[in-house]
Amino acid sequence: MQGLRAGFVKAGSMAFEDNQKLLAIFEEIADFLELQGENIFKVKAYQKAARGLEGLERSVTDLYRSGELQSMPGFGKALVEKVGQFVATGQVELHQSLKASFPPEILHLMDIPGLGAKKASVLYRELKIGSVDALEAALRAGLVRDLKGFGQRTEEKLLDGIAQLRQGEQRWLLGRAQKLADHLLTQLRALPAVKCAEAAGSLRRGKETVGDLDLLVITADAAPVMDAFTAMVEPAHVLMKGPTKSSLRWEGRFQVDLRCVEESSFGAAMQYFTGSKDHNVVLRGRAERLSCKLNEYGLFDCLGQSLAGTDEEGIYAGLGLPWIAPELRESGQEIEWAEQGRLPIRLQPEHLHGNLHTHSLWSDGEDTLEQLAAEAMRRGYEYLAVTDHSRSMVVANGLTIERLLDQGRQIERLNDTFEGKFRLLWGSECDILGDGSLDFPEDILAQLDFVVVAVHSQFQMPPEAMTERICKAMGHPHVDVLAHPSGRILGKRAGYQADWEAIYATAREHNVALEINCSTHRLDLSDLAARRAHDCGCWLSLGTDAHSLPEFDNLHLGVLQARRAGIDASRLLNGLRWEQLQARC
DNA sequence: GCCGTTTTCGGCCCGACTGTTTTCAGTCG
Repeated sequence: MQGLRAGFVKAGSMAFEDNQKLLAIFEEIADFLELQGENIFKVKAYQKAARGLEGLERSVTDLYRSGELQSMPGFGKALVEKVGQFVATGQVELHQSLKASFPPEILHLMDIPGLGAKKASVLYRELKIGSVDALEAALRAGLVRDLKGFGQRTEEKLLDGIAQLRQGEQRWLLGRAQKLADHLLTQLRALPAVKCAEAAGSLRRGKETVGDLDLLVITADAAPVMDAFTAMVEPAHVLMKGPTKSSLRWEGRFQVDLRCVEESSFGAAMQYFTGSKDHNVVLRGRAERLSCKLNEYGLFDCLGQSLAGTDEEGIYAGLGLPWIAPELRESGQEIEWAEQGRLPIRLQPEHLHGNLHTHSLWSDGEDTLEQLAAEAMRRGYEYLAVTDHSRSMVVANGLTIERLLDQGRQIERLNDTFEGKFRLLWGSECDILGDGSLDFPEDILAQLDFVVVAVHSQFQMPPEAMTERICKAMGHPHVDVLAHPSGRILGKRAGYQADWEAIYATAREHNVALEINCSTHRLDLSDLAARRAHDCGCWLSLGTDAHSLPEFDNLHLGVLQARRAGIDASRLLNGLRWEQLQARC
């Protein structure tokens, strides 16, 4: 196979595993220290270091050995030394000794909503409670309510919290959370007292999964808004209700927070509650250096005079920055980009001229070719690739060669009726077989307008074999896109193990675009991976993977993902006009 | 434990809400 050099498979996936292991260790150290009543800023130092490891593309081991770790924010002498212990032994001494001095399950106590380190510490000290089960037993035996600082309401809340925990605390997929947000905002906007209602938080930042909803409302009369909001669920699911802030649990599980603010501070509140935490920390530090104060009510000078607050643009302008799109507000690095005038152009749906991954009735989709074309034209697209499954995907009614050729003839006839105003691309989502060969022979693939290749089987291969398999497939001359590259299913299946640096390099070498699959269950590549692929010189492609017409809407999830990765239309296949795409593929 | 245009010590975001208190501690975001 051309382009696959012997021995080039590095331990790319191992880097991720190492970082994740150390991240978990630092998080546990933070929890143990907090439980011990340590200085909270020491605790935060470990939490910050863990967050730093989260988004790291390179192995912490490499960074330590090359001496680059010392220059990473949050890694001072003591933490670098602990990383050194981890690199040498796979463990951290402090972590081992802390673990040895507490019951093994004690940290789970702090997973219970409403139970923090202080109360957990009291429970352990006074009643020797070291697990969720032990706490439940003590609560039911009435032993907890007599402790100082605890009472009957706390007892009820903790029992409720344990039930929540057992039910399985989960994050919602972005697509699902957006639908709930739309529903709630529509109801809130219909209230006479509400002037404006918007969602903030990780939903607004376009994160692939959302832990809770943060809704903001402008009103001069919050009481009826809070009444209406808390009446949306049963009383038992109202977590709190105050004059400006209320929380409830939707479907008994998903937390929704509502805050009422005045118009003069709406921009500040949107900025504050959109986050991320790291982004806001950097902004507040910046405000401080300018002798200002930034909070959810506005930007204030040293005399407490308001400088901005009505809109977000004013807040950023007051800090000497251009407005930063919510999708970029994650690491703090985006602030450097803003300072240097290097913010990426924010991708807009209208920058896209087509949909490059769809399914029709010919395989497992729900719509005819005519319906797909009509929907694409209605949305103003210039082209649409029909990429039905190949013959190995028997469960998805994959096309045989004969049926594929029949489909091609029908597409040709349809294209004649569009008089050049629109183009259906005859494509395939062709399976990458176990040995890296493709599911259709070369002479068939050569006839197609657009070839998407994907792994749908044997996910558990060793990383080296999987890397070789995917790289070999991309080396085939007619391949245009690698679909859902990592194979992950959010909340259900991790992606397969492979050397991603090698895959990006091969994609670039063979001019194969990597997909950002827009399915709410996939969003694959992830934002970080898409950014890395982009930085490696790869092209990307947004594919809805739509199996029905409403799923065309998922393109906007891909737009958010691309924005988070800082990718604009200039490196997206869908950003090309039809003539440009035709010339490239 | 980190960090520095207030720089090697002394800060480190802070406001809203709840529950247990009787003025405040804990939790959360």
